[in-house]
Amino acid sequence: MKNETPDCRTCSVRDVTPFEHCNRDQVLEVQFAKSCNFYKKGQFIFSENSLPIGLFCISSGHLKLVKYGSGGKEQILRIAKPGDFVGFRSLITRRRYNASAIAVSDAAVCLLPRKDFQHLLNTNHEFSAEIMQRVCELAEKTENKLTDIAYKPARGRIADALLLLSNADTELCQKDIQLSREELAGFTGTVKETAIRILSEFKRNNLIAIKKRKIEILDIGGLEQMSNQFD
Amino acid sequence: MKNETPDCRTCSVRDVTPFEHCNRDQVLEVQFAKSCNFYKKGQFIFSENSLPIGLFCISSGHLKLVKYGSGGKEQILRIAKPGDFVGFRSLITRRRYNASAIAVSDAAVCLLPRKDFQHLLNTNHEFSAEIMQRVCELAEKTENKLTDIAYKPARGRIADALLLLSNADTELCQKDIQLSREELAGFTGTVKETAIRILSEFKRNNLIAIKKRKIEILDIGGLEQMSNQFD
DNA sequence: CGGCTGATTGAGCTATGTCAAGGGCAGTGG
DNA sequence: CCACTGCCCTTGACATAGCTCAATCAGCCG
Repeated sequence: MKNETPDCRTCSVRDVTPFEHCNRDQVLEVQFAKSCNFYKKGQFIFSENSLPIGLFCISSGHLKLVKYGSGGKEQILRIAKPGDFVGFRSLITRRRYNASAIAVSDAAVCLLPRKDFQHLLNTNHEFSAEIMQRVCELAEKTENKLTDIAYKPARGRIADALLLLSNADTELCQKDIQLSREELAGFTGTVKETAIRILSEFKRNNLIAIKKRKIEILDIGGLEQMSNQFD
Repeated sequence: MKNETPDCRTCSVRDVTPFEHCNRDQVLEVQFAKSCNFYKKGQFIFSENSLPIGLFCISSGHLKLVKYGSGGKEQILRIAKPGDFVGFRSLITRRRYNASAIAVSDAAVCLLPRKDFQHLLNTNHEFSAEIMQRVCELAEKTENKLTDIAYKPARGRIADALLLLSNADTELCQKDIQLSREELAGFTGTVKETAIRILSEFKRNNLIAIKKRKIEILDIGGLEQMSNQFD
């Protein structure tokens, strides 16, 4: 990956962000208002309970959005991919960050300061409608995940996670987001050991293969069955 | 409760809804576009997977928003109170309802048709900003609840629920929303029997009293301690 | 080679779910 | 007014998924 600071005017992810609704002048404004940072795997982009400073737009790499639950266990709320916006919701609620954002791979992330974001929100209706739409979609996903964690057994949740993480975002992602076993556990609301045991079981049943810690999906249908056998 | 159809112009909950940002003419438009229905406890306002038809504004009573998880268990995502809007998010995402809304007490609910809602959203910036704010706040709450369900033990979640349901909305709610034990379980992501056992335990420890199935909180501090002892 | 980090496996425990049997209260109908 | 019925609530006994703790293993890097 080249460490070139992205330019909004030519940025390849712009088309999949709400910025697609910006006209030439607005893109220019964003380009000059924003700054860009490069994060190594594991670095924090922002932390739960600190004050929001602006909108983060992921140019490359992936972030995990996490909260820490009982016993300091890390709950991964979602994985954000290139083109996703993070950290702006707290600007709208005018509260501190509700979660932390951490790079799960090396990532380039641009920061549009609060005022510029809010200006756009107030003046560009298409943009704000797009933001609204995304917030709503995300809220639905979170509700679905909540219900799964509440009542679906871990086996099904792990199967879901594997399917989601592998095929989800074929457009911009390199296919496999490399999460550690512990992260996979945090993503599915369980603990490392349980996640590992279930993976081993999937391997025994030829649903997946594991090469050098990396998980490869062999039987999508089988995993889907795993996911649904508890409905 | 009188079964009088509410009039937006004089409706007592208007001030706590996003309609507060509507001018006199807009309120009038809403008043003439809307219809009102009265629901008995247990009746559906709308159902998961059906097509959204408009914005529901709760005039009186409470609704539960539920999804059905593995084994048909009912997960209560949240309780909506007078002044809350429900069912509009699916208009924005242009999908089917992600959850069902059911009256937990007798309720009066007004329906503003899709087009009128969208017109307001497009033309009244303050209104749409208020909607955005609420969606974002709700999303945060859902994320918090997700993390709790994932890693906080049932005891803590029940304590949280009791605190939330009792004091939450002192403004407009009569203090106690009467949920059945099964509903309390659905709200906290557990099953009826577990909820009951934990309640009995709380009673033994004088954290709560139970009179005729109704739960009365005796020791707020004690419950808060229950909630936090697992961090 | 030694030390490190993450993955894996085992053994045991516990919280929580399941199944089954009362118990109490409210409403209904005689 | 009382018996009947049905709906919750409650409790007990039991099963088990998933958590904890601890030991070992497999790459990887200096």
